[in-house]
Amino acid sequence: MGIKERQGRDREAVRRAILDAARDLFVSEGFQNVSIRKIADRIEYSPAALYGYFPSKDDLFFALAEEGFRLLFGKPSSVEPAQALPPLERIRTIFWRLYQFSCDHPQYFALMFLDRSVPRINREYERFAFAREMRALLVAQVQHCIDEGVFPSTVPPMVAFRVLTSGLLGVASMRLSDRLAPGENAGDLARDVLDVSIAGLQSGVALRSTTTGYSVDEEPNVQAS
Amino acid sequence: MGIKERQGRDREAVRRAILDAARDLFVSEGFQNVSIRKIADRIEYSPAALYGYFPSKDDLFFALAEEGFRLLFGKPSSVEPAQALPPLERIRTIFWRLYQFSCDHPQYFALMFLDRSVPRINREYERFAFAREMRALLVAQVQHCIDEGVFPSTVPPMVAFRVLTSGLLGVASMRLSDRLAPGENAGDLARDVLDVSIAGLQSGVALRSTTTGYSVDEEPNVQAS
DNA sequence: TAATATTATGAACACTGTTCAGACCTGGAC
DNA sequence: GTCCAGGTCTGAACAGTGTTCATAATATTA
Repeated sequence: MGIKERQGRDREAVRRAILDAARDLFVSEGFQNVSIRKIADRIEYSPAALYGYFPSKDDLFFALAEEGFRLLFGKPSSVEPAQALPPLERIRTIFWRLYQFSCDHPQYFALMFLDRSVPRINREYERFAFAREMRALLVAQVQHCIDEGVFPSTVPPMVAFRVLTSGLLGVASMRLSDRLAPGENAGDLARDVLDVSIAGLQSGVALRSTTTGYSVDEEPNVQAS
Repeated sequence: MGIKERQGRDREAVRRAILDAARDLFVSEGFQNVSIRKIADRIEYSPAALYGYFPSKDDLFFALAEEGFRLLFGKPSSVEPAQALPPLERIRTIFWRLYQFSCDHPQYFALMFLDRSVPRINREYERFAFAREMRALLVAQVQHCIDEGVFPSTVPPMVAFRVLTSGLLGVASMRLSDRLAPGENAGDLARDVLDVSIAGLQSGVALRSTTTGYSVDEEPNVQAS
């Protein structure tokens, strides 16, 4: 009685084919230039067929964003290899990977962190399992730095995470939207932003952000532990 | 023989009407939802008429971005009022205005600094007189901080400018794309990013960015003066 | 008044995301 | 084998998009 199973597999195969075609187009031509018709053409289905698998284009790209998070934090994880390093080098490496990711997979990066044109990603960002996991992972690394005395204990890990992320996000955004002058090296700038942020966090400057409301499921916030 | 002049004025008036209608729609409904037809409807012209004034939608939004820079740096300038403050407070205020602008005029901000979907803005960003002027203005303020000894003289002003901008751009981007968890205060975060960046720059951490290629017309770069 | 620029228009083209009635095929029941 | 139900796929259509172009209307010049 494996018929239902086979049907299920068939369905999943088509779903994957759609996602693969969408990814190819989206990586090579950019998010804006992927149309349902182009995807359908590529897998030799009619455009309407896709709506049997994804309720809308929005949901298709939501699924693609999930794939992006898998790419960044799946196995082989882009965090794991850093586990052997000392705490500070570890977070430097991990956050640097974030910038690298924006270079290696600009379309994915934009979809996951920058783009404002996929409503569902914005709306349900918090329900994004991978986004939450990623945050928990990085916040835990910052916490480790605090435990080891590399960062002052007055720094809420969530805030440090946000500060580090903001800077790199800004650099990546400028690079991807060509807002840097010719001759400016985005990579060098990213490193500087990272180093300056780390130095700033270590300096013990007073922070305004409270951690109230920051609920990172697996990583309950210990303010000024 | 003021006919040519009147014709020119008439033309300019229609051009303005188009830009005004575009701005209204774009501020209230967002960049993506402004169509040539909606603009044309609003000024009671046919859609095709707009092409006598702007070669393409791209150019229309390019003009709108220019308007955004005027809004941010025109008179009354968002920089001027800070001239009385001590150097550090001055740059804190000026850069804070940048974040404020992203709250007060999110659509303009996105168009000017974030969006990747108006090719001409990306392509010609360097030819953007206002973008260059803004950069020169802010870089000059950083230079002043260096001259006054608030920042180490090893900090190239252009790099400090980029570091400060990156962080705030990142926060604004996260806020505008709803990437912050409920309960996180973007304003507090922006202040923290600013303070951390400033503290980091003051700490004398080694920077990687060279200033080669940074040509800010009115503000020639003095590396490690 | 007649010729000439300038400007605005309607219609069309080639796209876009999405919906829906109908065709098609498969699986299970009799 | 026959019949029906379920799911899947399709073609056609709808309403929208940016853009182009021949044509019409208007205003300026001669």
